[in-house]
Amino acid sequence: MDIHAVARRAHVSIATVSRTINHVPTVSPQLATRVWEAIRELNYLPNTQARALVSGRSRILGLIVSEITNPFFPELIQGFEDCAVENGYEILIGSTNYEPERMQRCIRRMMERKADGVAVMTFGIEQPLLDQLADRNVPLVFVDVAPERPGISILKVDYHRGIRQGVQHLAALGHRRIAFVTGPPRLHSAQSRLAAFRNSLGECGIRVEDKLIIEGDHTMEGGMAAAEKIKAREILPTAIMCSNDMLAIGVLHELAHSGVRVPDEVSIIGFDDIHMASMMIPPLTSIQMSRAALASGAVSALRGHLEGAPKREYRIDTQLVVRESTGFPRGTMAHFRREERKARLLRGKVEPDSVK
Amino acid sequence: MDIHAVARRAHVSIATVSRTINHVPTVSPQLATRVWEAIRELNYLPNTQARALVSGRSRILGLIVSEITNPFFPELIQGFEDCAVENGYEILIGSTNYEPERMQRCIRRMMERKADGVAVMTFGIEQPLLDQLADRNVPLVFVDVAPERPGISILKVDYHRGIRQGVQHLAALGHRRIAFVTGPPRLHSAQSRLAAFRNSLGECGIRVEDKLIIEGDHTMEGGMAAAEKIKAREILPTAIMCSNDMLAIGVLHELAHSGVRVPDEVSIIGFDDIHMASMMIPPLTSIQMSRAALASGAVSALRGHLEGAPKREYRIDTQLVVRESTGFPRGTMAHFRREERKARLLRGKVEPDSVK
DNA sequence: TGTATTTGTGGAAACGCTTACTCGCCTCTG
DNA sequence: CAGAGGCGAGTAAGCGTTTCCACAAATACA
Repeated sequence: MDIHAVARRAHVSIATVSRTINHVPTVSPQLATRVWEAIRELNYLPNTQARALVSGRSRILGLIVSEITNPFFPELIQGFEDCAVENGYEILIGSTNYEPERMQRCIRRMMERKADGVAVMTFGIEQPLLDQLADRNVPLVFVDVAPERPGISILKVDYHRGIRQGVQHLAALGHRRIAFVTGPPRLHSAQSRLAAFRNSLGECGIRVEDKLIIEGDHTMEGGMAAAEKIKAREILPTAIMCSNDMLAIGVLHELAHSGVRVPDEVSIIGFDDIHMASMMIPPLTSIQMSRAALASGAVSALRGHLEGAPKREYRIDTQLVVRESTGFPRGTMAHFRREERKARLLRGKVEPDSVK
Repeated sequence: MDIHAVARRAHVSIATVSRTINHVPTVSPQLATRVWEAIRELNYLPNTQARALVSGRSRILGLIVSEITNPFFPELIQGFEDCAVENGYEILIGSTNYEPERMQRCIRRMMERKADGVAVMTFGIEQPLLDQLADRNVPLVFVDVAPERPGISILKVDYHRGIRQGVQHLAALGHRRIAFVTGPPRLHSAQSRLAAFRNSLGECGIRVEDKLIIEGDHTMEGGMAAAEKIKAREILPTAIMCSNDMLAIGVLHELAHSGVRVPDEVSIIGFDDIHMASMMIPPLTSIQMSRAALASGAVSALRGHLEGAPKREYRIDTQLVVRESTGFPRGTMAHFRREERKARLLRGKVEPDSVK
């Protein structure tokens, strides 16, 4: 089942079939109809490999993420897939798990399959590896930072806005001792988040205490470990801000495990606002970074290069989403807090006693 | 940069280069070394499209999942990717979101890119659509059920074993009123889980009450809705078993929201044992279905067909993982339960008071 | 009516590779 | 020592497209 079969059936040459499929305007409407009919009757699908071979363009976009099992990424992948398919591109996914060796393999796969462009969403750059792609003139898009080269775009995330909102939210509630659980130090995005946190504290007139900056790794287990470390401090912070939601979930888990109540004793804020955040107990206050915006920005950036309208930068916004893991610091406003809890139960539409 | 460049550099013909790359044994070791050297020096990568075009095999495996944002699937995808890449295959992912129209598009994409085989992990069959693939003799692998045809394999999941363990676990604790939140009715796997549940109840001598079977949809929101319905019952069940973990998380969330304590008042068991399950508060008792086994089974099945050793069935096991969302029914063994909670706090290594 | 120009269509080369076939050379055997 | 046989390497066909170029028909112009 190839183009010749269609040509025979429509009584035209293969050139005409090809032109019809590619909507070249010089084909007479009459023939075009005949060709489309033949295509439908034969259930013909053009061979993508052959097309790619001759046209030099694979219509494949690569997407490299760090860990697909972090719920942030599936939501991103979903958006990327939708955008790409919408525009007639196929996608190739690779996950690095933060291992350079895997990263290397991902890049190799992208090159072998001749990806037309690659979005690197690992939130950290592995410069030497990616040079291989840049050297072959594959358009690239990164998050946060990128080498200054033609064919490379950046999605600039405004971490500061969301994080400032979070810090202000805590400060407004009366928090002064606010801890921060960081992401992996080599991740640029993690560094940016930390920097935004320090900055925002300053803006609120709160001194930054290095002892309250705990190193994490963007996993739930890392969050649990961080919570352990925090509990070992002489004086506990009244609030903990985390570099991503997975950390926050780990922290939440560990605190619950040892009987520390959230938000009564400690407030927690996450980052990313993954879907799961709203399902935690209590629902997690978090800073949202739109996966859809990130995904469509990435696809736009790559298409920009492929279709000759390159643009260096795309901006992505972040924004605080307040839920129930943040509240007044312990020891203050006890009365107020009781009221708050009561209201929350009532919202549940069922009297707590009725289930006894 | 093509095979000719390598041939020139190694002073051999392109045929020899090709044979070297493909490890055809008739190439003399001397020439092979020269060729490999040239390949390395030139940083040559064979053009996959051209290879696919002439060999008729794309070395691409398709993977169709229902929703990538359900954490079960990323874990599956990870395993699938690893297995596939290991064996020199690339993977193409498509998610259907339960929409037939998206399913159609996925299948089309798989056919266009000439996938050598496709794993359909939607846990429900869209027969008419998939016939298109079967008609083109693309090897397929399904979960649970599959049309009886050459080129098609099944991963048979033994739901019964794990679910029986769960029911027995509950029964042993003293539960008699056990509710079940189902998955979408059109999902075969969801039906199998329900059937296994009914069956297991019978085995434990517990009568099945249809009023305690609640329809859900494998999402957290569905779990919340189901919990609402359950709360509306005159007599609450003492335990709730869910068709997957997302439902269980939703149920957990909704119960916490309205002040129902888990497991003190209601025990909960999930299904899948996604990583997040262990991080819930309380950590979720769940029935594990190994993603790794599913993924490697799928790849093996497809490779089996491609390499001429087809096998119709692969078995996947399930198994109960007990955590803290299950306990004695309310009103019984109050003393015991207090002890249990105390032990749990101690395990937290920190006195609850010390954080005040 | 005859030539110049436009328009639509077909022929054929090329994309980068695999592989069947061919061919020269070396080794073995009678 | 001649011929058969085997072995390693090269030549070239072909995979299914796109696209350049040529060409015939149709239109425009003189």
